[in-house]
Amino acid sequence: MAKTARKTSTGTDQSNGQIQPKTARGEATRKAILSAAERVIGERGFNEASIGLITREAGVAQGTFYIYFKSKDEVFSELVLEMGRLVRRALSEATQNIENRLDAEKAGLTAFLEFIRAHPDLYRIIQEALFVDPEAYHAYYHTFAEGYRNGLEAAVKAGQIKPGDADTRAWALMGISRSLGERAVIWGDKTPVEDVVETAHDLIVNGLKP
Amino acid sequence: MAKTARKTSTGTDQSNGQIQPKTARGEATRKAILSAAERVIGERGFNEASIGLITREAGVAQGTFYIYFKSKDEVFSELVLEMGRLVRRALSEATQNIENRLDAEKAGLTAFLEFIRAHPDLYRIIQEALFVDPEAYHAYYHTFAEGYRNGLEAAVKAGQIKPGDADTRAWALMGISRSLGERAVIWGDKTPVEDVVETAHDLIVNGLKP
Amino acid sequence: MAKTARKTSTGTDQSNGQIQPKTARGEATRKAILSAAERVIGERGFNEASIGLITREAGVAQGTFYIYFKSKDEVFSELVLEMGRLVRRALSEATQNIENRLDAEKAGLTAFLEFIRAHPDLYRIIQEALFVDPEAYHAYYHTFAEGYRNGLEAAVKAGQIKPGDADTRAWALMGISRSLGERAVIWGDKTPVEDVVETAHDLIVNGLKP
Amino acid sequence: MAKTARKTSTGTDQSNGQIQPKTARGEATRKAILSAAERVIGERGFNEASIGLITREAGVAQGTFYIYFKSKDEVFSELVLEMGRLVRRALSEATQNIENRLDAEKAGLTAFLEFIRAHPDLYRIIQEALFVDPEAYHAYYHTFAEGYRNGLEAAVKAGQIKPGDADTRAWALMGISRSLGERAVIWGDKTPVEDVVETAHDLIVNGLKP
DNA sequence: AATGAATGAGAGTTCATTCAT
DNA sequence: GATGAATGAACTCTCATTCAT
Repeated sequence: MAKTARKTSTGTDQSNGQIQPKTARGEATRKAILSAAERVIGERGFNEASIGLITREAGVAQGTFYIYFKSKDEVFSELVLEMGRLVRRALSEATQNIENRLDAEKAGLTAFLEFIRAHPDLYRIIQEALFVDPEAYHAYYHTFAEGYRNGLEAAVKAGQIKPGDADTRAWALMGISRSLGERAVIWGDKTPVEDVVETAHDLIVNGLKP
Repeated sequence: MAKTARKTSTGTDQSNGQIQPKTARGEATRKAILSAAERVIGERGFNEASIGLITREAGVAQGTFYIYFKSKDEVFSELVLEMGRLVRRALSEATQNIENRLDAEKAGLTAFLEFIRAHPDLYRIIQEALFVDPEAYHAYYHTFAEGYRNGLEAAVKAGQIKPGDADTRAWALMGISRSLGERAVIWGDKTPVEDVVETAHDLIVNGLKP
Repeated sequence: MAKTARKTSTGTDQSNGQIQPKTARGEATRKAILSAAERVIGERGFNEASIGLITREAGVAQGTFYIYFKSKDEVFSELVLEMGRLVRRALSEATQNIENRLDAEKAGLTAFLEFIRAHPDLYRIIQEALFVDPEAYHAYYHTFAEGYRNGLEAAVKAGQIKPGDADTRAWALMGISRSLGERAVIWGDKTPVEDVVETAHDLIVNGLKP
Repeated sequence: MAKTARKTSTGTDQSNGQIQPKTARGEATRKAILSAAERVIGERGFNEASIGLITREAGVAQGTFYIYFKSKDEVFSELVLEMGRLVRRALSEATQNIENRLDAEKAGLTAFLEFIRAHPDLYRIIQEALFVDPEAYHAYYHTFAEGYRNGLEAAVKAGQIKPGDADTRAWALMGISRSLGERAVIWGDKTPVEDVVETAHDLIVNGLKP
């Protein structure tokens, strides 16, 4: 499963190996399957989610699946990619125009937690990608880690935060986001995002010391 | 049309659900299978790890597996449980006799990262538990979250750290540990534990502010 | 650790629990499997009749079996049901329009023995149902016992036969039929049905007394 | 499975292929296993009755089974043989000294029904023998059919019953017994044996005609 | 005599994928 | 484009039987 391609438009780009519908009807069918896959795989996990279950959920016949996707693995990859695109968009929308890194950190955490709570299925899919499609998993986190690190390094240079290993900090901060996201999605925690962010941001900015 | 499966195994099914060997030889075989399962499942993931692969790795016949474990799911559960026991032991050994919470935090993080690097298979197994055995996954993290929260609350009372929502902090701190552990295990990061802890602990204690 | 098996089959699971083909081809395949199952199970018994043997006999792949039947048990049930339907039809066709009970008894016995000789496999399947699908076995005999008893009670009222416990008589008469049927099917007895019926009917009507 | 041997004494006869215990302890173990097998197989049927279940019921280890029986089939055969011996003994004890065939018929039916109600497991085992050990099944019924036929032929000669095909009558009468026995064992009918015999015997002697 | 661990063939069942219509 | 029947490899699990102790 080697997939780094990224769709930019609704796309007629065949080079990425995807099968593109040629009619509006086909387009709709493809979307129905993808969305059904997200729900079914998100809920039951990759292995319990059979093609039959997905197509039944999508309201099409089993064979139809293979008109739009080369394999079960492929839909999964595509979902991981989609998650990446969506999260990145949400984050960049939330943080653009914010100059200060620590403020951006707060806005980003808020946006991330809100996104995650709105898309629990996608969260689970990303987690499972570690086992189903490690490459996609790596690509997903690599992108974030990179962005984080660059942001932190710039902030140090700008004197917005104190100096320190950007890489380790990037992973630590990603860990905080993931963990708080998981608490909500997997554990059903209902604490308002605002309160969670309040506490977490205070930790990130000031630490625990009295 | 009743066809209720039943165990014929020679071992005894004890109240905890495990099948206990009655001889030293049996004990050894059981251990061999469990350890083979850890390696095989850790490397290939639950679904790619067939019973045949596990027993071949253990050097026994396929049927032997079912003398000691009721099902494939069961070995998995047991591995999750084992991981929990081992991590808890490592952490409590590392932090006992440390009065100050922030110092304990540092020692705990160090111990955790060292443990994780020494047992990459177990780390992956825990992560996969979310999909294979959600209950065990919950139990595992619940235990840690509880411990963390209690520790933090006590530390606040003792004036060792500033006040703040213990639950959210507990999840945030767990997230840091997990994420830094994953960076090493999944991503092959070789930064010395000492350095990682240095940076992370500074973040935890003082935050990022300049 | 939930792992609930689910059907992915293309067929539709209707309210009666059967999986219905949607095309003529599917219909034909289903029939081929059912008929192969009748032969194979009838000859070798339920346990020696593997799915592989049945599908080989039917000329389809093993997986095809599960498109039309949920399990091995299910085909068996269906065969028992079919046997019930066929026997009932044969009997009612043979006895309709016969007013007198004793005459109907004779016609029924004749029809039953002829049916059994023509369908030895189904006879064996019914017998084995006691062990494989007790419920179906009960249902099968219950239906006959009921019909018999009602017939006998009516005959007593009509003065066609002498009074006596209808239930016990029903079972006794069913026993005679079964036993004479078995003699032919299991024991290879070739006595002409006519002669057998002659003797048996004389016993039923007049008894053994000189 | 070719088994016609019959034990006459507690037996040291090795020629029949059975494994004979040499000590009192061994004798007891063997009996325990045989009796456990009767219960387990009688209740669950041959195929659901695993060796493990039988030895657990008998309170011995699995390997012990093969000290006394060559195979699972062998215990089964032995149970069928035992059933034959016991039924024959019960019948001959009940009918010896009875000169008149019709009276003997009544006494025999009574004895048979009482025996069957006392040994439901054995009844089921005989029925299952048709599928598990057809030879033993044949031997069992052949013996009875022979005896019956001879008895009936003699009775005809003696003028105790009217002339008629002895073979067909033998099977018809056996069918009545079996069926009434099954009504009690399989269907839980509680009608007193006396009443059942009353009705059945009247049918056998006088028939149904008014 | 008894134990119980070990074997391995074989069973039922599932499911991703292909293909004729 | 869509259908749904068909495939067959692969998997988990069971169990009669053997064997070392």
